[in-house]
Amino acid sequence: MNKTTKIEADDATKSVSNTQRVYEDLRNRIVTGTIPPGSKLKVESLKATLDTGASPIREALSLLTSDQLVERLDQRGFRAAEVSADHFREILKLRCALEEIALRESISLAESDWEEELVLVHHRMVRTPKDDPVFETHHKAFHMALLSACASPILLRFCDQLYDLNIRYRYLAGSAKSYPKRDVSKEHEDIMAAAVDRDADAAVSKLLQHYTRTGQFLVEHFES
Amino acid sequence: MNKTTKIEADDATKSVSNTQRVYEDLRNRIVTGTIPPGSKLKVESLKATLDTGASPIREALSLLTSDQLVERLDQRGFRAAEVSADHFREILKLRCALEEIALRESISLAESDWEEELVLVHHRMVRTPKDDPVFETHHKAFHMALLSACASPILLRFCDQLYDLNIRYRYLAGSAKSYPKRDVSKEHEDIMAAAVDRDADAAVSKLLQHYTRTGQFLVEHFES
DNA sequence: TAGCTTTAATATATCGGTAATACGATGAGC
DNA sequence: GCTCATCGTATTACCGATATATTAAAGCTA
Repeated sequence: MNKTTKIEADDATKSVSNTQRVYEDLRNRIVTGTIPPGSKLKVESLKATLDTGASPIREALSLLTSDQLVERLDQRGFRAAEVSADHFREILKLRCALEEIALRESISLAESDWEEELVLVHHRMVRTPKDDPVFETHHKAFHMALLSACASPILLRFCDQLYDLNIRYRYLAGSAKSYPKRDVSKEHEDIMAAAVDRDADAAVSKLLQHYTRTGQFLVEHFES
Repeated sequence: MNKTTKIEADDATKSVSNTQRVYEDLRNRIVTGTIPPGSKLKVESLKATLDTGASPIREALSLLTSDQLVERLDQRGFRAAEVSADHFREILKLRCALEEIALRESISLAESDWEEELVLVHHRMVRTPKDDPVFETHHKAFHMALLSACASPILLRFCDQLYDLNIRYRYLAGSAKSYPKRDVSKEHEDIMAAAVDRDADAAVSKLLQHYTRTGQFLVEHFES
């Protein structure tokens, strides 16, 4: 039986494993809040929604478990991870600590191609309207590019994970929420400028401030 | 990383999910080097070895992927993660950085029950002969107990993961390797003493020295 | 003989079905 | 009226089988 008789628009998806597709899809839904925190993830229902068998779904859910986006309840299936103000504070704090390490190392090892890449992704981000869904993609790319010269893939993975955990709270707070009295673009520019100048102290300071400001805002929201 | 506080009752084996059992088993084999780095993990073969179906095995392998102990090759199955001197250095470095954060926070938040638990697990470790296989369990418990008062479960999880990645190299270097000119027990005692005294600086310094010494030894081994 | 194509063999990714287990509603017992 | 046991239903975890993809080997042109 042709599992994928449906010739997807462009068959780019075709070569990718089913598990991978489901993983990314679910991940996206959880991060953006389409699947709300705490909701049960029933394999049976997902089979219909995602149009695939139970195996890829279970596998994808296992992967998400390690990303802390899904919780596995022994013998009782899976559910989307819960959220709380405390949990958010933890993520924020840890993120600041790890990104400081990564950023310092990144700057100290930076070569010119890192710098060029950084400018490039920044440009892409600036060029994209904030309400465009791909803005988030570019935003993440920008923040990861800052760290990318850091020679520790494991650390980068941790940062990536924390980024997603963090951004989930942003989505949950509602994208409508804008940050008054702030010029986020300016903050990004300043961070980039300091990084390009190889001024680690300044870059770190600005980066952490950037996170803390956003964080402050979200903590208040989730406190209620 | 362990499914956190799994109450190891004797009859637990039966009630625990098959996936969990396979996960722990495989994890153990990879960490101890029974399954050598880079070796192919064929689902078909494992089915026989572990006496179970393909689903639990695939699921367990997915979980291990997130622990960085297994690599997934798109459409080409799984294999045990490769090792290298560089990789080890990365782990060591990151471990020092993260454990420093965790230990400082742990000490600053420590209550008397933390202290008691620490003394207890230390005692268990001391009491166990170094060549006893359970020594490693106690050794890990000791190191994790040091950090356990830290209020960040995510950070603890990272440390746990790094511990296992690190210890894998110890096993691979051969347990026969002993560290000349060192009194490891003394090192443990000193670390514990400093922690109990709530002397964070001393504890951190001794802990990192402890890791670096062992690390130095292993780097040399893997350099060749 | 080198290079390319086809074929065969091996292993992976996935599906459908089944037994076991947990949850919830119902009703007996106190 | 409330608690607890029981039964039916909803789900999960799992296995066997199938379809697909990758690799290796053999067969064919120039």
